[in-house]
Amino acid sequence: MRKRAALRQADILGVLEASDRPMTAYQILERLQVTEPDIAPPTVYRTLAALTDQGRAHRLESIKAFVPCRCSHVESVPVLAICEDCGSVDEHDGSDLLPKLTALTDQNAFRAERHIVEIHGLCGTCAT
Amino acid sequence: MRKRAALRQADILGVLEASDRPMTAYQILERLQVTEPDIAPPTVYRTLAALTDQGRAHRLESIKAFVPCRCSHVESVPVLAICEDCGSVDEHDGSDLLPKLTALTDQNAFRAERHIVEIHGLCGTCAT
DNA sequence: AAGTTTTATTTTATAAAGTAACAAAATTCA
DNA sequence: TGAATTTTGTTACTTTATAAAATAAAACTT
Repeated sequence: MRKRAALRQADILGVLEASDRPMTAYQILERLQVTEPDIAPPTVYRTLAALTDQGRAHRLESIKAFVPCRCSHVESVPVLAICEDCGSVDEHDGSDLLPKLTALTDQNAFRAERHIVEIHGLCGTCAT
Repeated sequence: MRKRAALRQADILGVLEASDRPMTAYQILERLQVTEPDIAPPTVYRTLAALTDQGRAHRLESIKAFVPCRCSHVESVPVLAICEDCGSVDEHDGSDLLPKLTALTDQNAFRAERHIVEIHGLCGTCAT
């Protein structure tokens, strides 16, 4: 990996970790531009792609935003619980969903490569 | 429900059903504009929102596209298996994932309202 | 180490996806 | 019918994401 790539990744992961809410690519961009005004969207997207590929961050597909991975980075099935009220996200390891997920697609000989599991609802605090 | 809304919904569902691939909102729009040139994005998005609310269509969050529901329309957990090679999508009823999904978020008193489960991989035909 | 090739990164520009806000039309119901 | 309500259409725009060309960095070669 190139040095600069690694630095950018650490940078962006730091931004994500410093936030208690998921951030969109453009929110991250804005944040980075405070210190480096010349950064453009492709830089952010490329770096986020690297981070998600490595499992160091997750993209919340249903809300187009990103969170740092707070689990082991090697979960086979990350489960992201999104609060629709306050916007907070909790991450869980859904590895033991795998047998049932596999059973569902097995008859079709589907070969799974990546699982996306997101739950929308209300977090403990907001539900009460 | 208003008559025109019902017609539009049937219209768009028909377009989706006639396709063997998921369609983006703008692909649907283009298709509709063949016969009704004045239709604009909000019409399509509004109608798609109604259809997905009713469970008559699903939005594939990870690829920003839509498919008609080919299950019962009342599945608690639709599971969509997306082939990364040919783009085909198979729908399964993942209702029996529910206990384990619930167990994951229970300790946090999270109240789930909607589950999103998508699997990326290779379909039987493309995997061989 | 200098020059050459390869690969990665930045820049520019634009494409694609989605929505806010208001205007017009249809529907409801007194 | 006609005033109130809701739905639909229109315009314009915002947000999200990426293609492609230009530039810079790293790696290789001798």
